[in-house]
Amino acid sequence: MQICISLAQLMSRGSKGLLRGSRRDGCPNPDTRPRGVERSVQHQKLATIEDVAALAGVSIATVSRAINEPTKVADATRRKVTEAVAKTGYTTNAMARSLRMRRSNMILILAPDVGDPNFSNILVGLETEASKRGYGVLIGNTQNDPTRETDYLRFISSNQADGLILFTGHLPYGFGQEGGEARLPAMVAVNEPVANADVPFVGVDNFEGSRVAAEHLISQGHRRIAFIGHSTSKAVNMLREQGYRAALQAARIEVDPRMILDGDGTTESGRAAAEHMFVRDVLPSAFLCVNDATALGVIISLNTRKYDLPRDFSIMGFDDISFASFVTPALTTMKQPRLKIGEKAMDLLLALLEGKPPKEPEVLLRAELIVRNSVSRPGYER
Amino acid sequence: MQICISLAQLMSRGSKGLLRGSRRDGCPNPDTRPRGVERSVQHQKLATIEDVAALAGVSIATVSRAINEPTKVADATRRKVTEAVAKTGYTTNAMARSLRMRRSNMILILAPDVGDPNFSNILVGLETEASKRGYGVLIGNTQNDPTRETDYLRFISSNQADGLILFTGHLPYGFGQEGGEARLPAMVAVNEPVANADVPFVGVDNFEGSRVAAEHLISQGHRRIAFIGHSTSKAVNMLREQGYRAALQAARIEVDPRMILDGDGTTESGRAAAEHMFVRDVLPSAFLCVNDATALGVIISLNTRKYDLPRDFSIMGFDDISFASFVTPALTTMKQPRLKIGEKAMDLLLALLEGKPPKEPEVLLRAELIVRNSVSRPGYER
DNA sequence: TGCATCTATGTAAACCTTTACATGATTCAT
DNA sequence: ATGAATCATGTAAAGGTTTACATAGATGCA
Repeated sequence: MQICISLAQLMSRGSKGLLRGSRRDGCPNPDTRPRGVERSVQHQKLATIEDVAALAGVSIATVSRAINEPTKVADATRRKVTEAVAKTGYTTNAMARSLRMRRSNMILILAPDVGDPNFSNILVGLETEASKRGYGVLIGNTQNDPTRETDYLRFISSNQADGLILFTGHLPYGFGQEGGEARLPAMVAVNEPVANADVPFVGVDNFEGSRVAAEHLISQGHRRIAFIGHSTSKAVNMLREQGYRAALQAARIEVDPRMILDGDGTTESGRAAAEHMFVRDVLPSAFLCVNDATALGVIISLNTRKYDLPRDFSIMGFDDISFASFVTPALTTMKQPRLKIGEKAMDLLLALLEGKPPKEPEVLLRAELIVRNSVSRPGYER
Repeated sequence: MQICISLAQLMSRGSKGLLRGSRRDGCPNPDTRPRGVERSVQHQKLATIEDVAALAGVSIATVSRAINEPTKVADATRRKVTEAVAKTGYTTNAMARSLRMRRSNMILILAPDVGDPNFSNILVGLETEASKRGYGVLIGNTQNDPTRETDYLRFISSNQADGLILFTGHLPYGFGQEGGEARLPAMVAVNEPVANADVPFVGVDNFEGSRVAAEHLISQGHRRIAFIGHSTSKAVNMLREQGYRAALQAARIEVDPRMILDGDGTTESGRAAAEHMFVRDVLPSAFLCVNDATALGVIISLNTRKYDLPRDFSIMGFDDISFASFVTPALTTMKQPRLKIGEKAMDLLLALLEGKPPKEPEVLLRAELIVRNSVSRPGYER
């Protein structure tokens, strides 16, 4: 039995869709195939543009043009080249191309922890968009280690990556100190805006989202609403707290400082904050949490105290992480459009690379209210 | 105020640790610095090996050697080169190097969904190990789309990646059909072994882990133990079921086929399976689930039916995903060493790239029993 | 017909390394 | 003192593209 698909051909198949016209039907009779092809497969030595040129009877420049700027080449020639490409299984060597063009079509993504589900889902969006546009995605898991952050910049400086996506909320350690003297690489921040630097940001509208969440609670009749997760260090937390305050203000509800508790966004801190409220015995009818993880902590605390949720207390989170729908009671929350955030951020970065300056310094996407079972009208109204 | 750290210098800092000896202390007086440096920064044109050679007064070959094989160069010369490198802020151009050396020091990771927390945590391990060894990590999110799988192979065929990590459980679509005629790239499978192909595998020991889990239930006195998540399609499920059977057999408990239910590993399927048991009214005292997501479904079902857990039923999962500790009752489960799996898999792949054939076809890591609150002695014993 | 313009292709340089081989200096053993 | 061996460095080729510029033929227009 004669098997005709060569590895190289196989690999070149989907390649950038350049060779759309190539035949995928019958195999040429083996002994009409140029000898060079078989050797190249056996010896792991891939076909080069020269092999294609020789087979097509044109110069390498023409081959290059036929592939990259098809309109600049005569129809007949283009056909010959396309055919030769198919026969040899040629794929353009990305290294040589990058060396020559001084761009790698790669994007470096710097994140503190790719394992964080909030990050990894944005990552999917980033990757999807990049791949659609012919870019590859390189990941750097910094674990908040300054050394590693700096280290990853070698991908930029060595031309291995053209642009940078930052999850970290700050420039890589030590970066940008020279006050604009040196141009920074194309960058877009995601998840957390970069402080003290002019980096375009794509993320959820935290202020607005939190406002909508608080409004939802208010619309259910709540007036004593606690906010768990105050923290001045992160923009996310600050904005969400401000949204909460705005909603209360708009409803003419005075903001009670005893209703605003600290937290660092972890489940444990949510639990601790709820416990703290019981110790002080200043109880709200609803908890608005800075994120779902915190809300989970609150729920655990309340469940442990044998409260009946949501009859006794209403709880809202923010993010809509996967288990929000599984916890009891299922959590009413604001859904972050993570996929869209990733796609939009990558879109912006690629536009930047093509020399288009961003129209606005930040793109804010709406969070969506997801109503589940953790909110009801407050007990004293029933 | 004079700021002396140039962007290029900054970027070259951590770079592969080659220039360990370079000074990081006082800045040279600005006007003793060669003019070229400033220009190169301004014009975004990075220093090349030639610039370094000129400054150090040696040939480019010597510079290359001083950087890559320091022992082959005289001490004095090495010092001169190191100094010139520091002054120019030289970083070796990865593209040129890769082109010449025909290796990119990049690894391509193919995963169906990077957003899956099970995957993303292995990913962290992969990345950590790769980075430690000077490799970069390229991700391909295939979404189980055959076209995308094939498409990503261009990274291999174009020399942009040297090796491949497969999360997918199968070779990229259409790959390897030519029956060994063409050599496949260096590959290691993770999470799910590759069927019908000789690809080294690194993962958790599912059989043994599941056996330990079942043993744990048996040791608590359970004899009617259901297994939720039977499925012949995936190796993971098969092995976990076999571990369950082995434990029962060893304890001389007959395996009741009515106690083995289908499931596809989702929370919904776990819920459905539990419901199914109640409809048929063939009840176990404990549920051993193929994974935590399934176990969560079972718990939801039982909670909804107002059972008191774990008094009425014991539940065990497998994986130890993040919320396992937050659900009520907190889930007793087998913890997958995800980080370690990633690290080990990458280690194996890099060894493979260095020409060392793997000693064994698969590396199995032990799962760890995590005891929480979802298991107690069965009710009829109390 | 003659000249300008356009189109299709080819030539060769540039992108920046690594490394086989050559060279010359130094050391060592005889 | 001589030849061999070792060491440090330099020369130049090779790796595979893209593209500015040159060339030659075709086309258009007066």
